[in-house]
Amino acid sequence: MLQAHGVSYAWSQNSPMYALIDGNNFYVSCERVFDPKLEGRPVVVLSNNDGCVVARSQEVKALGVKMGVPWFQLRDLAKQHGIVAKSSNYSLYGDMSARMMAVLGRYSPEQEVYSIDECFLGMDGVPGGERAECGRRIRAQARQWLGLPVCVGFGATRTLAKLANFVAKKRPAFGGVCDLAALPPAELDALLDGIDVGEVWGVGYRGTPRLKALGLDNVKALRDADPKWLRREFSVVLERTVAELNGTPCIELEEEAPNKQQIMSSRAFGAYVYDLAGLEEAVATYVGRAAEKLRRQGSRAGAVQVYVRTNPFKEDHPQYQRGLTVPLPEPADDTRLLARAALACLRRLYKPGYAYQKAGVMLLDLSDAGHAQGALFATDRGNPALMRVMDRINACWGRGTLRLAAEGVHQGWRMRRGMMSPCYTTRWAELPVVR
DNA sequence: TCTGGGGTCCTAGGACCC
DNA sequence: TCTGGGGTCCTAGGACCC
Repeated sequence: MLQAHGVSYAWSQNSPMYALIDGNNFYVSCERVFDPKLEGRPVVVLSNNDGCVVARSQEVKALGVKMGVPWFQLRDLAKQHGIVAKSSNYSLYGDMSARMMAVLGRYSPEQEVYSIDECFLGMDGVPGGERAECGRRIRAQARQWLGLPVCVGFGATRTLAKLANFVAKKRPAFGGVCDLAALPPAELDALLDGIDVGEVWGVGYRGTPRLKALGLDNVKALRDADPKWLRREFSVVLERTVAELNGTPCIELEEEAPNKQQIMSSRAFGAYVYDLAGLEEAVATYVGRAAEKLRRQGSRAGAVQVYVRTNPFKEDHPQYQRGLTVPLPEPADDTRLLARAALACLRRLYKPGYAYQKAGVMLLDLSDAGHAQGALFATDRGNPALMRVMDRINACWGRGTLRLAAEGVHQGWRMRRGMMSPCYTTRWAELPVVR
């Protein structure tokens, strides 16, 4: 919409329209592309340290396995049904994601990559009569070019496009493509009446029971509820969601991912760490990761936070958890300066006698590297040239090729990934071989 | 034996100011 | 009896997302 002299000019004859495309069981589908034996079998992908289930194939969902279940609790069921487990391979999924986004991006000049497995496309220019066919072409092309199954949903707002995608995925009659904007009102009402309110984007597991207690148990009921009342009872966030369900866009497409406001790197250990030396190695390593992300987006950090904790699931073990934030004398992006601050933090936090299970580093108070406010008195400003060289070497030869000595060599706390597939698309040595 | 990682936004409440 | 009123800024925590 163009605003001039208080008059609005519509530059497009078409009302706003969005598509949401996402990969079905994305991580599992990526594994299947390179290992067709997994096709038709129950497959799960596990979180770091092979901890819990983060992706499930259709066959696993049918067995009633929920998202986030610890893998060790599934051992019996897995044996019984021959469930195949894979450690998560983010190099593979990240690369497949980039390829998928490139293919999907061909269908619109406006694309917002929303997560590793889904993106929104601006669809204003596509006439209503052609949308469903467009969705079918997208599906066919993702399948043929990438080997990935995707579903496509169309709606007048992002919330409606998400909902349409849900319908495309769950209702076989739609054949993987759903255009909510094309449904006659009576059919739309009937459809929304049959969808649980908890499926709406932005209604979480806390909100769902509260809404149901008030009689709003399906999407139609929520759409037709009084927005002002909802705002009072719940929040402005839910009020916006309801406006979106009614076709009023409240959330714009964000094509350029804005810079992060905080950067975190944290990980549970592969084995408990008891001594300060082990924690120091881990924290130095996490700082290295976070600082790399920081420099990639051209920011500097004004403060560093470090936290450590024991295993909260071991209730009979002594528990300890603490975090500490320290401001830096002036914003920095040099790994060595950040590590110095983080390690000083850690030494204040550390208490002997505990089995530490996780540590994390957060970079806060980020500012643009080009507009840094200098400190009044001279401080160590680090060495930008050295950081550039380090980042380039690591980009070329792999993460950690050049790193701080403080990160250690042995790294006994490194995470476990016992069932990882090869990095088929990102490492020459691991290319798939065709016989 | 064994339970992920990385973000954003909003709100309430406290500290502090005049 | 009765102890102001209004504003800003910061932080912690909750809720949500994938």
